[in-house]
Amino acid sequence: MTKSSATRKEDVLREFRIREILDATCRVVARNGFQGATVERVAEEAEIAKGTVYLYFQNKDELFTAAVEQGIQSFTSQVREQVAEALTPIEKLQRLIEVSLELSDTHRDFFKTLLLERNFLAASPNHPEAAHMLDLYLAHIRFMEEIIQDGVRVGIFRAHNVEASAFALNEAIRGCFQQRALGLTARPVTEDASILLDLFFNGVLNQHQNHKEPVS
Amino acid sequence: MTKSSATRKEDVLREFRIREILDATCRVVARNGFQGATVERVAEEAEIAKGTVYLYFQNKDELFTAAVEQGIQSFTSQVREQVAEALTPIEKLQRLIEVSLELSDTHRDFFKTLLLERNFLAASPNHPEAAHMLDLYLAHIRFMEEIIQDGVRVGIFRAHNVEASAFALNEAIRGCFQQRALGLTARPVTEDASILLDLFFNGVLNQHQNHKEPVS
Amino acid sequence: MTKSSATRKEDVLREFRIREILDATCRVVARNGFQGATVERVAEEAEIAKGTVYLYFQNKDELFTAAVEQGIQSFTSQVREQVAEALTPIEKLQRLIEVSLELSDTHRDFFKTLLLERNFLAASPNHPEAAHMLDLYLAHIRFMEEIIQDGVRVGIFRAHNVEASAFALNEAIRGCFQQRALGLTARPVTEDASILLDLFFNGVLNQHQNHKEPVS
Amino acid sequence: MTKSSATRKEDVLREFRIREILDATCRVVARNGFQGATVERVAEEAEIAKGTVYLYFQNKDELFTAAVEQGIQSFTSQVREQVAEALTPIEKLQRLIEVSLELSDTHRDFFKTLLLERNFLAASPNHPEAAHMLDLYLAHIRFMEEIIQDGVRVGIFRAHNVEASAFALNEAIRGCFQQRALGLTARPVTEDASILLDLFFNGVLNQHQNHKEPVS
DNA sequence: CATGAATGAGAATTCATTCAT
DNA sequence: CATGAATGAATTCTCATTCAT
Repeated sequence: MTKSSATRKEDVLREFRIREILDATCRVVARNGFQGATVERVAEEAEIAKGTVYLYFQNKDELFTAAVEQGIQSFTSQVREQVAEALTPIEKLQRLIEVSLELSDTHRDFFKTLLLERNFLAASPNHPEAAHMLDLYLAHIRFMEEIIQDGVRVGIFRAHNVEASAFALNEAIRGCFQQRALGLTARPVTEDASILLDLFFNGVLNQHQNHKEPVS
Repeated sequence: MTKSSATRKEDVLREFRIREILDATCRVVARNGFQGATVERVAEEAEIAKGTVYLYFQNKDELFTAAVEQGIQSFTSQVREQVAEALTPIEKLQRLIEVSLELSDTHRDFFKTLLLERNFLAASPNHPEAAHMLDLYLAHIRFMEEIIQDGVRVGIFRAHNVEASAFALNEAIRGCFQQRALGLTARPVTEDASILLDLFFNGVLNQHQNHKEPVS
Repeated sequence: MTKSSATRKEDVLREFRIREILDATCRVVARNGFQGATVERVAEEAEIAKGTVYLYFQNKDELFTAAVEQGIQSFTSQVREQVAEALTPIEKLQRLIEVSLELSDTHRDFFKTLLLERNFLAASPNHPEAAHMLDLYLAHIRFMEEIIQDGVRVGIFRAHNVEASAFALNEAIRGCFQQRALGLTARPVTEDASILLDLFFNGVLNQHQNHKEPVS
Repeated sequence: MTKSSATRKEDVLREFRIREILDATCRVVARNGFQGATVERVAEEAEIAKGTVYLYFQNKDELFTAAVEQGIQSFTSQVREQVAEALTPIEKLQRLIEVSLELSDTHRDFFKTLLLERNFLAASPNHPEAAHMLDLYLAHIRFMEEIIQDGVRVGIFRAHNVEASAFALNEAIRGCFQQRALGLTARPVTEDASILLDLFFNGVLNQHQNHKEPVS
């Protein structure tokens, strides 16, 4: 039992170190972009030696992949938490959009780099870690999908290709954040959120005209 | 006249070389990503010497910026051309989405890299060329904006924040292409296009329910 | 205390490494001239890796500037030391000339390059390091100036533009070394020294004739 | 005879071209230093194609060597011309110093580069052209030597190692120009010249004291 | 475990030289 | 002869990775 506890203590320490390094990585990426982020700078930021990084990560790629993964994971889990408090699908989506934009604003620099320079999915097609990152991305999409599906089930949303709308909504949110990050708009988050939501809910067609036919 | 013709011949040759190098650059980027794209590899791909690249481009940055710019420009101009043939705003948007997805499919590898690894806008905020690239991007958005605005004027589309919907549509298209590029869907382009269009036109709300109030 | 000693040990090591690299640089310059002196060759000569050089010097320029500075500084300080032992201005100058020529003979190759290829002052007028090198040079001139000035004060030397004579003497010594370095003379150092001294002291005019008037 | 005349005409043209290129080289060196002087820039300055340079010079080294040689030759021949007009050795030396400083001032930039960055003798010890340059240098020294020797013969100058004094004087002049080029003095040329001459003629010893003994 | 000096492969860039037109 | 586009060897500098302490 002592041994097990000792092991656990070490594990905790290890986890702690890893977290510290990953956070440092995020800060460095936020400051220098992926291009300018070197192992040296990460070590400096984490206030450890360069070699120590290699005690916790096999190589640079693994380090940065892990950092991005952590970033995405923290983002998605925070979104989920906040959304869980909402009751109806509509409220959930509203909350989801708002939280997404808010979070992005909070960790703006890291997300800005992540979204604008987003080499995280393309890193290398043959890269095994890329698959995991894709999973995280898809899980988030699927989370949105389920909310929308619920809406359809309840009858608030019409029947439609839910997967596609989830994708579209996700990208629209991303685009909105990009707009904000590039300084192309100064609207408050809630306004951006309600614009997005209105668009997603009602589309752009004038209601009096029923222009469904030519589309499908 | 001989001189003028000679000059023109040289200019043509120069343009041709530049085009060749840019095309080679696109192929290299498509194959290796921006990370793995070196001047050496570009030269190899173009079957010229490394130094020759520097006869046509000041430095690596200029080369890659030019390649991306050419990629975007060729994309947007082709989209415009195709869209010009359509008459009504609805047809125009339909055409725009279809052509966007088709073109992306054609030059898939380059666009895949461009969109997934899109460091082109983030390169450096103080970078003068980044501004130009942003202009190209915004011009395309504005092009879409105008189509939508026309629709509003004609009464087909309802009054709404047109800039935001243009952004959202553009990103939704991008997201859709991303889905395709990552192999997450095998739907034919036209189907994807019509799904997007339907979503953009009608939103997801069930028509019988008029859920506008809680949104605004 | 252990820490302080440890720090000192590292500092000593660092100083030692820097010295080693600078010495290697001098040898490479002596062998290949400034033109042919590459960082690669310096690293080879110092038996370290190319990258290691950059741990101690920001860039090539700094490395070579430091090497030249060290060369000049070691030269001038050795001259000063030796001269300090002499008492009268005359003896001091005698010693200065002798030591200058002797030292140059010792580190002949490096000095040969330094003096013949002397791009060290011309490097770049706006270069901040060039200014420091100029300072070293001028300090040496001023040192000679003071000796001569002392002679004037004591009444051994006549009143005259002391700065100019210091410059002239310094250059005459340099010229003398150049003669030796180019193999144009095989006289022993002391003989060269006494010739120079005689010239500097007495000029070339025949004493019976007082030909001062047409000069001034 | 027609053939011979044709040949001569071509030769003249050839000489003319060579002169043009050498002059361009001097201007480029004056502007950019030896480091920054590329064949490209020389060709531009001469308003010819880069390849054309290689029709008249085997390689870069030969070109720059020839340019420096021309510079020295033009300098020494102009000095000789001016000195020839003077009658007595004293007047000759006076003229020589003045003209040397004046010429240097006129072509200041080129000479500044030549003298400060003077890699011309060190270029390469095994270089065959370096020997020729050395010859030019020595011829100039010898020219001065002869003037001084004349003075000795006439009885104006005392018997002494004339070669050494010629060297010393030459270097003192060079040092003086260096002082001027580096902006360390703003004295008019004639004043610098008379200071140098006074020093060279009378030395620094106070005449009342006859301090010859300790020297020899 | 932690360190950080050392390494050296690799990347960008320059420029003397060649050669087809 | 003249050209200047093309070449590629050579050079500077960076940075991921290793390893002796």
